[in-house]
Amino acid sequence: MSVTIKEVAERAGVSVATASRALSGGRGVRPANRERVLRAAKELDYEPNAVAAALRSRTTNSVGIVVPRISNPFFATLVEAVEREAARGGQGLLLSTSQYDPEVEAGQLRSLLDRRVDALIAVPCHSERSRAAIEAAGQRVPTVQLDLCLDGGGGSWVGVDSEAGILAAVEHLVGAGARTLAYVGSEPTDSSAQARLDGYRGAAPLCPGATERVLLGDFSLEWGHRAARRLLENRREMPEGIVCGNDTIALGVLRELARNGVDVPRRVMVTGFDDIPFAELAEPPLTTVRQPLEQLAAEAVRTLAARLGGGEEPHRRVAIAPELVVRASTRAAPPPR
Amino acid sequence: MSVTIKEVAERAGVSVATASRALSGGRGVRPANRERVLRAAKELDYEPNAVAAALRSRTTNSVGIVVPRISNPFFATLVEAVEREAARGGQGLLLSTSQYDPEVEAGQLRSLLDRRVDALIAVPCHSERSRAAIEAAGQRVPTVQLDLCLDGGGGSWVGVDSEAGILAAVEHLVGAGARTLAYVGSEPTDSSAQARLDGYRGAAPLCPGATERVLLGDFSLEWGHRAARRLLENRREMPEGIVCGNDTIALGVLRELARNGVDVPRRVMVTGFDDIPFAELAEPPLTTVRQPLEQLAAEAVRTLAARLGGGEEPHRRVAIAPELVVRASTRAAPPPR
DNA sequence: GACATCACGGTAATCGTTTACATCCCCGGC
DNA sequence: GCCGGGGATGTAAACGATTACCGTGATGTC
Repeated sequence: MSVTIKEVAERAGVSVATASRALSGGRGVRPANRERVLRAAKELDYEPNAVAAALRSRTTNSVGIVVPRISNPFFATLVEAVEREAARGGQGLLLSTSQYDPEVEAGQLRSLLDRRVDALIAVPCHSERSRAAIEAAGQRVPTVQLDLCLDGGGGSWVGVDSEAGILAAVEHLVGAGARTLAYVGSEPTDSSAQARLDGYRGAAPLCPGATERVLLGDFSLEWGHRAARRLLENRREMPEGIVCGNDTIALGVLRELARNGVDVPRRVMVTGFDDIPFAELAEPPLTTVRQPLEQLAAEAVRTLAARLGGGEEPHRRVAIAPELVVRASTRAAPPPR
Repeated sequence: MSVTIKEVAERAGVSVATASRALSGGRGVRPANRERVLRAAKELDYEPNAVAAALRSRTTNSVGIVVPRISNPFFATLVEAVEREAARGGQGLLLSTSQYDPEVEAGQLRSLLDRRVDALIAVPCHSERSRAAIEAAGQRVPTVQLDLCLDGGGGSWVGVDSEAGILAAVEHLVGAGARTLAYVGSEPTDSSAQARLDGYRGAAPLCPGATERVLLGDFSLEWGHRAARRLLENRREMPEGIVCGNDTIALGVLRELARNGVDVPRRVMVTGFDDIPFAELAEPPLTTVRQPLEQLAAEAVRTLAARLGGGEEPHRRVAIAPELVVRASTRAAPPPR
């Protein structure tokens, strides 16, 4: 069927061992022979069989990744960054989605392990029920949790420093003149929601009374609508700044405020979190905390590389500081008096 | 290291051949033996080595996919659908991105072939310069072009019936009372842009003068802005319906119209194409032609399955009719006189 | 009762590489 | 002139499954 290394070796007049050595790295082969092997390979249009190589060398040069879903632009961008990073290192990427179901997730992890991926990247879809499968996987290959992490945190993790991000948003709002704040976020069902909420509470000292108005629902547009309506009930006491747990919520809030004729940013300022593509396209464009996705991906791959190469690397937990992107939904300067 | 089929066979008291047969399908094995093998496998927590199986059986149970990028929500959803469909059939998905570079694309295809994927799905990033690599791949494994296709069209293809989609939009606009139309789309640099433009021209008979205003740029928000400004130059002659080549353009158009105080849908109706997530969130929500992504993915996988199983299947070209989703950016009924 | 048939199970070849180990050769040091 | 060392090669044994092929015993048919 397809041409094998044996035929290349024959044509080059060397043994398969030499051919193999010449083709992979070329160390320990006399230049003349290496030359002949490479030429023969080219002439025969030799395509190495990665499966056979993987079997013998116990290395597939591929990493597996499992995310809740890809249609979520946040994960999509993350996967893309990981793919690029992996491709740069000659690694293939086996992609699976858990669809937010820990059972499915476990099955996918298992399947990836059967396929003998060299390493795993996982965004745990549940902070507790994902534990067993992910820890089991971690026993067999280097595994890093990305973005989300397991409760109580075992294993390596690469994510964003949510507290710092929320703190930056709060500082910005206060600096821009907001005297009262509210937080609209998600119930802390996963580690990110938890960290963002913690971040808000931690920033409370900057603004007296900030923790009094904390509305928790889920990360959806509808929840943004509902929460905004709640805040609108008492127009006079409406806060001057609303910190949202993510951009989707913020967009819902923005829209509900617009419907009720509330001037953003003059009457109320709004911030989001993530910087999804449409944050920029909202009316007004949304000030938000940008997830450093490229850096997350790069760091995740780097962490794996470290654990692959150097034997018993300790578990790493890396939190990357995000960046505040200021747009028209907040003011840069204090309001004129 | 990890437990092999040999140990399973030993524990079950049979030969590896029998163990293998029992584990995969179980045909030609006496129930009693099969039972014992399965039990032994479970007890030892046996994980089959998919790499070894792949080498011998010349089947990796995996398909490769290469798309221009995943951060584009359209491709993301497509990939997700393909992944689900593949997982359903026990197939793994090897993901690559071409980043719109035919060279990179060729490299990725080659790498996937080295990894011996059973089949390939590709969204050609260029209608001509992708040809060589994709056709070469098609020689080695079943390959289907998804969404976009090569110029002149060789090989299998699964995509959407763009002409029918645009036609539906035009019919809808005319039915809702638009007497003058314009088209804002992309230069036909790829097969979709071409087909959508063709669709618009083909629908022209429904609305006299429709083909006089055809503005071509690229599939971007900015182009939507610019095109809208062009149409606004002569306010009186502004068309009553604007058919856009995709949703991104349409969102740009909508925004520019809003800035200029043009009432949508009363003065102008606007349609998009794709139904990206934000079409629904636009102000007003965008009437658009929804890509049947699930169906596309399912059909693509089905096409591959057909070509995998049944020897010399002929090339298929499948165009799936999309569905018009009517929202507030158009009116359902003719305007009151 | 002899013989063809059939279901089942074992032996061993095979998939296409990598790599451990042996060999050979060349060179320098003594 | 001999020996030790090291670099380049070749030989052949892995890697862990699947599967071609053959033997065996049971069954059915005449």
